[in-house]
Amino acid sequence: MAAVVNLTRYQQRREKTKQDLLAAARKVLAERGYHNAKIIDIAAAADIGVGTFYLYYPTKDALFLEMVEETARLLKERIDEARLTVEGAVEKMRVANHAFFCFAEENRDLLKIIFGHGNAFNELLRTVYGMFVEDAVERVADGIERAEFRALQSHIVANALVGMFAQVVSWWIDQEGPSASYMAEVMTDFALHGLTPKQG
Amino acid sequence: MAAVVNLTRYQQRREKTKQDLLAAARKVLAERGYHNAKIIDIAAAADIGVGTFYLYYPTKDALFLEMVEETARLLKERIDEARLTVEGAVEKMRVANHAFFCFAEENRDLLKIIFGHGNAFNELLRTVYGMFVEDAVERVADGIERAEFRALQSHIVANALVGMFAQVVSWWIDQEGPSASYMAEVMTDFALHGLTPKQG
Amino acid sequence: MAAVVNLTRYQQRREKTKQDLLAAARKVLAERGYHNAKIIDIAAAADIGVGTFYLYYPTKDALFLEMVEETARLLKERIDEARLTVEGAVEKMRVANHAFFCFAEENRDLLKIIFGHGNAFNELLRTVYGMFVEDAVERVADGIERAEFRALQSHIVANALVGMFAQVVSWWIDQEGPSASYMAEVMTDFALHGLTPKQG
Amino acid sequence: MAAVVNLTRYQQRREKTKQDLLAAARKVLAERGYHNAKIIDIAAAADIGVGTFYLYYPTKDALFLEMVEETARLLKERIDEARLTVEGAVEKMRVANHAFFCFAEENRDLLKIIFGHGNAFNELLRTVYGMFVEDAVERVADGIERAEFRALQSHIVANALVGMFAQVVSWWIDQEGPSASYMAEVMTDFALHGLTPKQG
DNA sequence: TATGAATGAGACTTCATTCAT
DNA sequence: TATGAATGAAGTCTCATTCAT
Repeated sequence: MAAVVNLTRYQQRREKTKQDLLAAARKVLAERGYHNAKIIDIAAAADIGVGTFYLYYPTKDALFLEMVEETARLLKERIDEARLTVEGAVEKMRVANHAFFCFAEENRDLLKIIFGHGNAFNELLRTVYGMFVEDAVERVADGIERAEFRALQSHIVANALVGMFAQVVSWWIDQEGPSASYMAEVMTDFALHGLTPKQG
Repeated sequence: MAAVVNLTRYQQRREKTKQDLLAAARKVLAERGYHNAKIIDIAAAADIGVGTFYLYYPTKDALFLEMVEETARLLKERIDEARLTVEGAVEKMRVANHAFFCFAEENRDLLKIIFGHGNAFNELLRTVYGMFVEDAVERVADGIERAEFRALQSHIVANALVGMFAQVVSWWIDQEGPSASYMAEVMTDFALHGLTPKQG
Repeated sequence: MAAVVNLTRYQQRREKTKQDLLAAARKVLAERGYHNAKIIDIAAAADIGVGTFYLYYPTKDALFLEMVEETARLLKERIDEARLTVEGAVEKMRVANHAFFCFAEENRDLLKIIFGHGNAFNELLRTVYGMFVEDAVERVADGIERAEFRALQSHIVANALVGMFAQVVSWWIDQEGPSASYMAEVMTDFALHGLTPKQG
Repeated sequence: MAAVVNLTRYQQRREKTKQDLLAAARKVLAERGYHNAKIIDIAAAADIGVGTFYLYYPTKDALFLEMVEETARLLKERIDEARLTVEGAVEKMRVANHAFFCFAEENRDLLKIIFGHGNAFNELLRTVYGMFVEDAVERVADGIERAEFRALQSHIVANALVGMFAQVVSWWIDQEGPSASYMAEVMTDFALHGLTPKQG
């Protein structure tokens, strides 16, 4: 009996420490990003010793891996569940997007780890991205003023444009595929008219 | 006179070394990313001594900053020039996009530094992004099959979607602004219909 | 009365645990050597908790010391007993040697701890020793072929030669004593003619 | 020209540092043994920074490896050279032994690293070895007194005996070979009569 | 008494930066 | 100006030992 009680006690203690550790890691990683988060910082934030960290994760990478995979899994699950509630690609996208932003709101730190530092892994790049976003804001605002663009929230759209171009170009650069002209055409077309067919 | 000539020679020599250094840095940074590019590697690639590096840049960051800013400046210039050749927000976007991809094609290494490693600063995140892109490819293909979406190249659009959501969410997370529902609506709207007004 | 009985029970239990611990330590130490045997491994092998280990031994060294001393004591005892059964230095050596190898056979693990890892505390030195043993094997075999040496099992003799020189030189190095030439002479003489006087 | 001069200067500097490092490593390793010699100690003894160590050796093991292999190589060379000067297995052994002890005298530290710490890799084992050597001294002295053994220097022979048994048993323990009785016989025979045939 | 979670000093190794030549 | 040897702070990880239950 005593053994069983002890076993449970230990398990509970372990579980609590693990949760503290995860919470601390989430916080520290979101704040500083992977490369600037030191084990010692995470341990300190969790109020445990450095050595204790290694009782729960074999390496720094392992912690990061688990957090990112777990988050991605949860996010994917949430989106997939949402999609099941409706029919049609458009409707599915609508609810998926909603689920995505709700999840992001509830898990700011985790999302920051996955997407936040993804866009600009250090301060220097952050500046450059900011510059392009600013430019995009202007172009969008100008387009709206001229009534060539719809009156969408320009900051959101500007970020969306920069994000899509950044991701697409980084994918394209490693491809032996489509020409620059083709890429430009498709992207322009998509940015202007979206996915929905005309008369849709 | 001789002094002036010498001065000039020195300046030219300095300039040449600086160019070698930049070229080497471009190559090494594009190949390995910021954190895995060691000063000693860059110096070796430029065929100069480590100490010499510090005669041209005060820190590793300074070199990176200059490269990134220079690239951004050149890219911006090219895009701005392109825009001047046409009228209208739509036309400006069209030529800007074309200029963007042409520049990217001509400066793969530089673009990789700015956008390539930006999206997923390590292998782990790259995997997660890949997962989301794959999912997006499926959704897009499904939508096309159902004739709810236009027949755009699904890989391009999938990357664009993931990129825009990643960037937007990373921006939004730090804002005290729009609600998740509003964000989802705008993004869905933009993804489906693009910037162009109906009947445009 | 009951208290006495309980006391005894506890003592027996303690004794049993201690024996388990020794057996586990013997196994683990023989397998991995002192530096690679972790307390946690020994405790696990004994099926007790790490903390429990420290109820029986104050430090890792203490356990090692006890094991080694106990083994040495037992071995010495066995050899001494054997010697008592006969008369004369030669006969005593003969039975002592027999007792030694019998003890070694029965207590492989313990002997490995004392002598096995002693000769070459890591893989590297083991290689070097192996090299010298190989060389010795050749020399011995050559001597036998030339009929200058008796037809003793060359591998055994080769190991014996390397072992004796290693031990003697490690003792001599710290002495302010015999000259190199003298050492060489004595060792050569001993290796060639052994302890027994001529015409003995 | 300047470049050539510099190159040479650098090479000389490197060479000097390398020699300092080797000398320091030899000293520290001989004094404390492999496991107790810390990189920081070696660096301090060589009067260089820790980082400098790694400019010369990629790991602690690498340094140890080089030192041990180099020493073994030199020792082997010396012994082989000596052997070439004479004919016959006995004579070869005689000069080899002499060369061995001369080399040991000239390279005490190196020999200590290879053989010194080999016999007893820590203080605990050293004690046990000492105990067996003491016992052997007594037995040898007794045998000499009884005129059963020749009057060889008992300390030398005692060490030789302990060394040969230790090495042989550590080799035998891992063999699936000769029986304990056979081993005892061969060893007794060898210890008593050496390699030389009777009437030799 | 028994436990295993927790500790933290200490080891190795890296690399941006400095400095003597 | 150019060099590359040297530096040492800082980071990750280990494990004998302690301690609360």
